[in-house]
Amino acid sequence: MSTTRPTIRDVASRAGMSKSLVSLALSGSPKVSEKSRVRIEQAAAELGYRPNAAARSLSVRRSRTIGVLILDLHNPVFAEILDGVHTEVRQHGFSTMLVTGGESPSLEQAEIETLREFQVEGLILISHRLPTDVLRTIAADVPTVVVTRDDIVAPGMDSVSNDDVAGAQLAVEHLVGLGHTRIVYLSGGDNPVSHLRAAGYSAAMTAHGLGDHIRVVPGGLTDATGYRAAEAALEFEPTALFVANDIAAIGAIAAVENAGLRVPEDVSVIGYDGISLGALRRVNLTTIGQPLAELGRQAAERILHRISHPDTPPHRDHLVADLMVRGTTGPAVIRPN
Amino acid sequence: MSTTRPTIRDVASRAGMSKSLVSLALSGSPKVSEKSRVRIEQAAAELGYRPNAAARSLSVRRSRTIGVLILDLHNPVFAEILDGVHTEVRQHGFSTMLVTGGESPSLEQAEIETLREFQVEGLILISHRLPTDVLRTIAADVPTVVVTRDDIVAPGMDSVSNDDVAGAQLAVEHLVGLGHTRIVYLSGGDNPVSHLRAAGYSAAMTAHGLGDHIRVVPGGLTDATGYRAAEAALEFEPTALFVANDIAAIGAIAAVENAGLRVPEDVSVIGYDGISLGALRRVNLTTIGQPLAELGRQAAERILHRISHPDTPPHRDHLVADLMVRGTTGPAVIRPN
DNA sequence: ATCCTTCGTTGGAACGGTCCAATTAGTATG
DNA sequence: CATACTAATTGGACCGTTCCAACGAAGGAT
Repeated sequence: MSTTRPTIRDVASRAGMSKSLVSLALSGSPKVSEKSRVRIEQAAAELGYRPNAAARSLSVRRSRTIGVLILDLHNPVFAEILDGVHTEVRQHGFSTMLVTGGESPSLEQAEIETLREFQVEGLILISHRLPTDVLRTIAADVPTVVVTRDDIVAPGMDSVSNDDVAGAQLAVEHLVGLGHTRIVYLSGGDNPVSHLRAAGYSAAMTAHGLGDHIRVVPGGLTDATGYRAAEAALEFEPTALFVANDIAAIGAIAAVENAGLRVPEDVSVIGYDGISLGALRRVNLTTIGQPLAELGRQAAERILHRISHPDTPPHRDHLVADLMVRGTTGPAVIRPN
Repeated sequence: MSTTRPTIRDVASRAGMSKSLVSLALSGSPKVSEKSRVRIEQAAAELGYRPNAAARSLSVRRSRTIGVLILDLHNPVFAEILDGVHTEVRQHGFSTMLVTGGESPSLEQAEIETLREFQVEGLILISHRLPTDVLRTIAADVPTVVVTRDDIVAPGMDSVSNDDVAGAQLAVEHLVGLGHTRIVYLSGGDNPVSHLRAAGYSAAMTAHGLGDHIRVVPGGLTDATGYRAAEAALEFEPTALFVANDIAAIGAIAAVENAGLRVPEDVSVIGYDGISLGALRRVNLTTIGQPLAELGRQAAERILHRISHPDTPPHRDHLVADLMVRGTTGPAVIRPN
């Protein structure tokens, strides 16, 4: 539709001035006379002129766009992080271009390639599965910040994450404080975040003299895997389950209840992440809450800084996670062994 | 970082051929000799050449990008729709640029403005709050499709949504089939979708001779508003609640349980949307499931079609929603009135 | 009147691609 | 061996901006 959009030259000829002056006026330069400025603005409005971002980007060699890769939109964790990114980035006059990694790591790389063709000035990777060397080469020529992971540092790259070890310790301490000793960790599978949480669990257990009670059951980060892991965990007759993330924790609760036990009366369950759905009254999940939007906001802040100061040394930001006590944890009951 | 990226001319000089030939070769033209092609590809690889999307877009006057406006990333409904959009769009070699409407309608307009500066070839609006006239003028010069709403038709615009009236009827029929008569509708507030669902509810009630039992309680689309609406609804001593959406339904269940009643033994609850979190075993919500990803996929299909055939008359697609029976609905019990 | 300044304005050269018309190389035909 | 084609290659214009160097007009100072 629409016969070819008006360009800056159209505006110029309508206003009876040169295109250069139009450009100046529209970018708010002080060296344009008041009279010309209103003439130009009026002409632009009449024509419905809208600058062409591609042309500008080509000319100034800046896109004012940052690329965001998100692993999986379904996990509310990522959506909330993204929200933080958006608001911060927008405030600085940047736009975002979002792609989802989806199925395979190779697809992730292809998506990043696309972002780079669009000349994004920086990259925010919200959870990703790129091989380290690929990540390094990417970071070497476009400012990059990785969110939720801090296992890789390289030139040109920052990370923003919560301290998973400390968070896991918080969870264990909460349970210990309630009198629990038979605390089982349902792992989230083979990924860096999950390993860190496991480490925090083990450390805290040991610190409280519960080294002998350490039990790690392999699981995953989904409802179904949490369910299955919990079933397996019940073998140990735990009084509490610490689950790698909230979604899996919700699955775990279902398994506990299906086994005829009540939460939290018989078994306490604590998750990790602090997704907003855990706050739903029906769910009411005790968890370790990450400041998700804040994570996103800081990631945006970092990338913006790195864009204007490319030689900043790599930086790792750690935000603290909070214990959010809700309804799925309670005092341990003494059960016959 | 990185001293100025290599351009097509750099590749050309390295391969010892003209930039035109490089362009041809890289776009896979058949009129390039095999020998030149490999020379060029090698030179490009050595330099790490990556085409500049802005330059190309300027030159060919096509961005191969479509803009997506999403009201609120937190609502899982939208995330799932977006997923469908992404996969379809990607398959056709298009990219997406995502913005979130966020707080105010005026911000929504500003975001759309940004998308248009980037020369998006089409616009997908996943739930929006734009005034009708604004929407019309937008659709008049860029292909647009609106998802989840079908209340506006205008030239240059399509809509893809589910049939909310029919879906609501499905819900009522399910409950009637279980023997319920005192079925209360918890509305989702003052928006088109919610009104349609109310209409379907009323129609179905009347059709089953339950016109006298029609009760609509004002509510909203969030957990908290669902909770409050359910509290109010209990006044009517309902045996079943039909709630405007899933999130509110989850809130409603909490209210019912807090009032000392059990779901579904005392009160059945059915939601609407079919978000994946309703499938979590802990939640296990009976609902009317919209084919969310499919909604997104079709929206993408429509926009792609309209981009290549701008004069297609406006089209409304209605997908059918399915009853998904899970654990929150059951047979009505006869209670003393 | 002449020379400086300052202010406002302007033409034109980028930016990095695509693509068309023109040119050259290569091959087959008579 | 000239001729006619076809295949392969190339220069240059163009897409819509920005920005720089240059320019004219209008004062102000000498």
